[in-house]
Amino acid sequence: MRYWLMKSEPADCSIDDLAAMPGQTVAWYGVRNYQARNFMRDQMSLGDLAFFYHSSCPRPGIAGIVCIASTPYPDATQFDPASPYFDPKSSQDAPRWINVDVRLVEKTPFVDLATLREHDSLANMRVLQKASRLSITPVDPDEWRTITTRLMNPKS
DNA sequence: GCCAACGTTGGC
DNA sequence: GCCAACGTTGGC
Repeated sequence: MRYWLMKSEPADCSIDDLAAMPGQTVAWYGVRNYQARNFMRDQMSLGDLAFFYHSSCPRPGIAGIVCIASTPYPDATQFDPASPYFDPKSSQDAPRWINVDVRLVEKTPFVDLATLREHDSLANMRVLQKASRLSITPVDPDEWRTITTRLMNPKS
């Protein structure tokens, strides 16, 4: 059981968009980075939990918690010439890109980037590093605990 | 819109 | 296999 942080542009798919999906589940398509792909392919397990992070938007931050709801399978968009994620070098026989399904667990109190930065114990988080572009990153269990118990608790 | 970081591409 | 050029990400 591992913890993750997964970035999504809310203009593309926000936490509310996810909540409105059938089964509150969505395929995490469009990953075109080998490191992020390998996390999905090699290290994610069914039931792993992930922070759903809004990136490239006026207020970046963690908007909710999702769980990994499928094993990896080929990303359909790589075969679709009409998709921005089309990859002409990929083939049905040897798909280059895969995705997992992700299901909403809960929409949480929003934890913005500035708040994450205020906590020394989170300083090593990948998403806080300068120009961190990786769209899927592992989250340390201690970091997970700090965020869920201290930053998402409305009473704290 | 700027710009730093960094992954990818392609010529050699 | 090196490395310069290029493209993309993403916070500000």
